[in-house]
Amino acid sequence: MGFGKYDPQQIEDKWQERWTESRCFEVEVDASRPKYYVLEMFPYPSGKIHMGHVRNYSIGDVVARYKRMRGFNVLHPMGWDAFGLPAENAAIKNKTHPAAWTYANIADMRTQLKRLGYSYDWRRELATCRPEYYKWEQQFFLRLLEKGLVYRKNSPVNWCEGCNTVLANEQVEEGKCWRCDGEVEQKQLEQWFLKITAYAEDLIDDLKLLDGCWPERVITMQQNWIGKSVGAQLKFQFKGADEYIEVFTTRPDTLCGATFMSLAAEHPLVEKLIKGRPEAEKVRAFCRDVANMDRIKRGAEDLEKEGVFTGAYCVNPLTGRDMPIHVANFVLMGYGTGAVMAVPAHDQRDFEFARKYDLPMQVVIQPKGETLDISTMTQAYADPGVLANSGQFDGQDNSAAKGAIIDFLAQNNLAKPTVNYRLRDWGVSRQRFWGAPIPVVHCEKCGTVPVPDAQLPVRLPEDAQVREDGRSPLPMLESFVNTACPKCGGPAKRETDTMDTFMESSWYFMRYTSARKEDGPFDAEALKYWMPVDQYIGGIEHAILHLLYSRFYVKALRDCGYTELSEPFQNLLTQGMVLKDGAKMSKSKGNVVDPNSMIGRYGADATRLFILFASPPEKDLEWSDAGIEGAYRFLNRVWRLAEELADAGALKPIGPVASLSDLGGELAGPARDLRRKEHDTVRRVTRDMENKFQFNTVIAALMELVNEMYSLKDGLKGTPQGAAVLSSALSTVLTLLSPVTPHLCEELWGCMGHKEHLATLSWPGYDESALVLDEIELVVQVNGKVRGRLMVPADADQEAVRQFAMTHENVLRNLEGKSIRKLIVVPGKLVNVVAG
RNA sequence: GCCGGGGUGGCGAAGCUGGUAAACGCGGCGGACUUAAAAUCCGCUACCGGGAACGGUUCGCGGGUUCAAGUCCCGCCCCCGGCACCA
Repeated sequence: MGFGKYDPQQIEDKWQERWTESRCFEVEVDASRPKYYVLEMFPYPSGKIHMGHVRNYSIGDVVARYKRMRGFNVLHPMGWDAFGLPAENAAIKNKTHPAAWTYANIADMRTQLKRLGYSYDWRRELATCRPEYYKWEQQFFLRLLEKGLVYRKNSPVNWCEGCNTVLANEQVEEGKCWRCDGEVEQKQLEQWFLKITAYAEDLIDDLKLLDGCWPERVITMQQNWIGKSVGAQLKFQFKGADEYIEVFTTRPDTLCGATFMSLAAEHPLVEKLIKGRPEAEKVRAFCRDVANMDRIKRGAEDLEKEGVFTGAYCVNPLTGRDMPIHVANFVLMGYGTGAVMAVPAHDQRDFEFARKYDLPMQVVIQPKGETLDISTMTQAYADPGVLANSGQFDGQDNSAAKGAIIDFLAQNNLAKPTVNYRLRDWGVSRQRFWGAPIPVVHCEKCGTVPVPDAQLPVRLPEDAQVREDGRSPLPMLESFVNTACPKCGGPAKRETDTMDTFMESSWYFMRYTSARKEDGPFDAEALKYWMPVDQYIGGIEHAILHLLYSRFYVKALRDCGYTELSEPFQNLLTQGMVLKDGAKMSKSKGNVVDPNSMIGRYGADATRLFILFASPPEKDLEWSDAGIEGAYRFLNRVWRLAEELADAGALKPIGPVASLSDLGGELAGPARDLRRKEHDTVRRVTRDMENKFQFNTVIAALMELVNEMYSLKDGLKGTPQGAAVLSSALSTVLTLLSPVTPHLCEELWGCMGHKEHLATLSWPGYDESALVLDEIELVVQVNGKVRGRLMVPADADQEAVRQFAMTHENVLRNLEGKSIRKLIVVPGKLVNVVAG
């Protein structure tokens, strides 16, 4: 007899085949059933899956399998984020084509994912580099263009020399390229932008809908990134001219303290102001220096505040005083209007600047119970207070004065309430080849003309030869560039920039709902049924990038009539990194653990088990070779347990949490103990599954049950009732463990004589009455310290508990010479004797 | 500076509504089996003292509330992440 050695490879191949044959993970819209859409961030097809993928997809697979067992119609798809720079680099290196490299990688990675036994509906697989996919993206681009949400403008942009392309603001991290880590420079270029700023308020506001469903830190990061600030736009008249300069301020209450004006070096009015003045040359030189500084140095916190007087003045609309106009190196052209009213007494930057250049200062906010004196101040006072030196507004609370001053100035059209955002529009054109072509042509006569829908997709020429220098071959590719203007029919040139790859990942989750549809991007019914994604899972590195773009994109598509949805991802789980020796795995550190070799050695089940057991999903996980050994050992333990029961003739086709009647009546002793543990395990595992997907404690609970079975099996396997109880417990182990290690569980489940697949079984419930204990361990404390434990009847009342406690020798010893003041009884748990 | 997360054995970690701190795993130690080793099974393992019974100490630090605090409140230290001259 015997099952033979636990052979993961053989079992895993077998069950992967069976699942495919039975098509049990393929789903369709079914309005009669509740749906659940679980999605993991799709991978870039780099060629190899890494442990981060394994973790991400294992978490997702447990969720999918669990929800399926809970009766949900579960959509769980997989695909490929297939456009991107590495394909071009690889193509140059290996003298191949990006498409060939990408498709080969997809094939490899698909095989690797299949080896891990993930329960995907593979029919929905998509690759974003296929024209059938990006055709719709081009269509969206045109709709957004029509709506005015896409525009083209010549502006300074982030240029990465390493990648030979521009980057969006979100893709620059500490002055470096998010992908290649190369220095990012500023360049003036004609670029396509998506008007994400039009949705700034929506994006902030709808974060409320995600409260409690998304990790707080992701929500805060998005809030920070969007950077909303409420204030007013104020107009200052130039001295001796009927012209005005506008500033944005969050502190209109401090207007009377505004003693000078600071402009950004790039401010268009600078040249106008200095024209013909003696200061002109000096100011120009200063502006040139500032503008030529690199981004990082200019943005540095410790940059010395410097400036230069333009010779011009404007007038404070409340005080009527002259305000000298300066150019200052810390004023940014990109925020607000590029001009700042300087209130040195109440703004630290202005304070430092004024002290340095000996400019006038005026206190206009006095804190309660204190009087500030400008001559003794060592820093600006930016906190709340009461207005002073502000004429008719004196004595008002500063928060109330904000509105009052805006209202007052608004009468003369000198102020209006304004909200400013830090968020900038999303630059989406890339000077790269391996991306979706932007569907417009440039005609000498008609200008920029959108490609008509009927001509979509604008195909990326897959036969184009990549260039050695890494630059896009498209501009030189005449067969691509030269075309006819859709409007006038005359000769025209195609746009050769391609779209940012984040454009593809901003809607793929919607395409999965009808991935094969040919006559439109989405099937309306499927989209409505499946969306939103109920549980999205991925790395924290996309807290801003992908997650912000997707939120925006869905709102924009909503406003184009494609969907009614506002938020794509109902719940978000950001999994922690997989570390080795305390550091992120990387080739350069030489600490990479290859999932394939782990699967080869221990099997997919053990790999999944370890990665889910070692740490809760959100936390970083330290890879441990000894740890995966332990996981493998546990699976062997389960295997041998089943084998031993089979050999003893004690393995019965009894389902999980069998009823007492199925077990042949009332139980006593070890049989009852085991059944209690079994039911309690169902309780704990279900609770931990539901509560934040705490798979590590789910697995720990199942290990405990298996340990209990080991210690009780010898006394139980000899009797029919004992065998039944053991079999029920084993069924429970296999059922509850099946989302984690599905292959092994299916195999042993079959060995038990069960007919249906575990994958399609329902999640078990537990019987409250099975948890009842006759006796409990009573902990006795004296003054809060544990002094004894004893077994007492579970239903003992207060008085009985007191009596029992007083029989305990050690308790009595600790009470010697003391009188009992109070007795606190926590039913079923402990008693605390307060004595003194 | 602002915001968010975290600090528990030798290690990864548990700890529910305030009620036995350290479940589960790794590592270590001891035993059984074996000619031997591996594998497996059983036991011990927070720290200090003690042969043991038992006692003391312990959840970053210091206070507080409470019969009782890892858990609640106040102050502080350290680590990780995000934003940062944003007017």
